[in-house]
This record gives sequence, C-alpha cells and structure tokens, in this order.
Amino acid sequence: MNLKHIEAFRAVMVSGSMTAAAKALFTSQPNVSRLISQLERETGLQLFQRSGVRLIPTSEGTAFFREVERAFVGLQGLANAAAQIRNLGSGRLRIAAMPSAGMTLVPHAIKRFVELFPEVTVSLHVNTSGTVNHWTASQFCDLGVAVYVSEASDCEVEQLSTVAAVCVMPATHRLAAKRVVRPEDLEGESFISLCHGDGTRAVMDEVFQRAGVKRVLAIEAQYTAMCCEMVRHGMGVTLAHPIVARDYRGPGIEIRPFVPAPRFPMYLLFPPHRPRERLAMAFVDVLRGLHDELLADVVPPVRGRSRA
DNA sequence: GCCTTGGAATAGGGAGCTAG
DNA sequence: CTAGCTCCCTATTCCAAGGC
Repeated sequence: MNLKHIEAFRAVMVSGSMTAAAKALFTSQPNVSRLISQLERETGLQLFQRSGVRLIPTSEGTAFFREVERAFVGLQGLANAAAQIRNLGSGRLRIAAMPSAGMTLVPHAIKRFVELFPEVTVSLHVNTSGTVNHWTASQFCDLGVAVYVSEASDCEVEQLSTVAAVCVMPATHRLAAKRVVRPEDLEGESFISLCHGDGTRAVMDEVFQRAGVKRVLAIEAQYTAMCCEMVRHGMGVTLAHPIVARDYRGPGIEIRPFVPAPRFPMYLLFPPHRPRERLAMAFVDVLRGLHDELLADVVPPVRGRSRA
C-alpha cells in the first residue's frame, strides 16, 4: 500500500466514481481501477460493492475512509511544512560576525529582518574574524561577516563594503571645532587604540607613521565598541568604523571625517560546497540596504556607494 | 456509461562496469 | 574511491476490448 493507492481511494470516495476520480487525479480510469483493486487485495478489505455500473462504498470502505481522512490531515501538514521549507529553508538562520559588525550593524539588520520574517529564528554568534571564517567553513553558520578572509578558508566570499574610518572624540574636545580631522591634528593626543595583533590596528598605525605623527598610546581595547565607550568617558580619541561610531553618537561624543582615512573592509562569507540558504540571501539584502543607510546617516555620501 | 482486464509503451531505480 | 554511463528489471500508465 502506498500513497497512490490512498490518493486513488480517497478520490473515488470523494467524487463517487472511478472516472471522476481519474479526472481529479489527472490519470486514466483504468489506472484508478487497478489501484483500488490492489488496495483491496493488500488490505484484505472490500472497499466498494460493484452493483452494475455503480460503485457503492461498503461499511468497511466507509470506516477505512475515516482513517484516510485523518491521515490526510497529517499529509496536509507535511505539504505545509514543505512549503515553509521551500520559502524559508530550515526556518533558522545562524549568523557569525566579528565584534564590530556583530554588536552594531548585524543586530540592526536582525531587527529589520525579523520584522520581514517573523517566523524565522535567528541566532547570532560573535567572535573574531578568524573564528567567523572557521565557523562558516565548517557549516556551523549560514552566513559570516568578517573583516578578512582566512587563506585556509574555502568559504564563498562577497565583499560587503570598504569604508573609511571616522574620528571619534569627546564633545568637549578641541578637535570638535574642526570639520575634518587629519593625522597631524592628533599629534600628542591620547589615542585609544585596538590591541596589537588586530589587522585594523596595523592599518591605522601605518597612516600615522606615514604622516610622522606620534600619539600617546596609553590605552588599548579589544573591540572598537570598547574604544568608543572609553571616548565617551573622556579618556581620549579613536578611529572607528563609522557604523560602530554611529551607535555611540550622542551627548558627549562627536564624529568627524578623518583624512586620509584607513579603510575597513567587510566580507560576507558563505559555507562552501552547498547552495546558499534563501534565508541567508534575504538577510544579505537587508544587511546591504541597512549598511548603506547607516553609513549615509554618519557620513553623508559624496558620490556613489562606498562598496569596493 | 462505467468498470475490469490484457497487452504494450514508458519511466525510474538499481546493479555493474569503466574512466579519471 | 567516486562519478558517470549502460543495461536490465520493475512499476506505472495508457489504449483497446469486453462485461455488466
């Protein structure tokens, strides 16, 4: 007994004849006839009484039909589940992000995403870009957001953006009077820096070395967000990704363009050897849109978008 | 007019073989 | 070892003929 037997039986019960059932199932009448007789043979039940040209359900057939209807409710549930999987994948989206994105841009994007897909569960895992590469490559996550792509990673990669850093300073700072901050403006300034070993730190240091500017590097922090928080407490100035800086904008903090600015790349990583999750692609659309919105909110666009 | 049955055509799946 | 191909078997479907 298989699904085709049950479908044929149900169609005959509902339509009242094998011919009508065949039309409903887009098959031939002989095929329905054969399926019904096979079903009767396999179940050991006489489902219909053949009375001349009429087909009359027996009491066994009617009782069996009640069970079939119950089973069809379950089958409909499977059909609905299939439709949901078709539209939403597993219904769960796992995102790995480096801290600067995972604490600012990605949460904003998740907020917008769950408004669009309220039935989807999103989990966010924040760690270093190296770990984000590893998690995505090992299929632990459906999407990764990282500042660099590991050489060992076989993830599929798209660049989300490359944006210029901005200068973040206390509102009372003397540089708040300037429209644009340059490296020489930070000569002798207390500078809150990312820790040694961070790729972004090296890019920043190079800008100041090239300008021959010496800063006071008394305070280091692991994440840009921490640097901004310390700026809020008047502990110094820092350079930050504009979207991270945007979250700290407000009373006590000013943001100014920095020229020539070190640039922060941001990459989207997709698990290798498998089709991209529809949910992940939908999230990427939200992420890209939001990224540009937030960026324009901090740094009004000069021309075009900043993505490389 | 409707159902059943036999025969033919077709599609799909599995096993076995081969090349990279 | 794996992917791709071919062959064979089985299941499914359709057509035609006949019975009720």
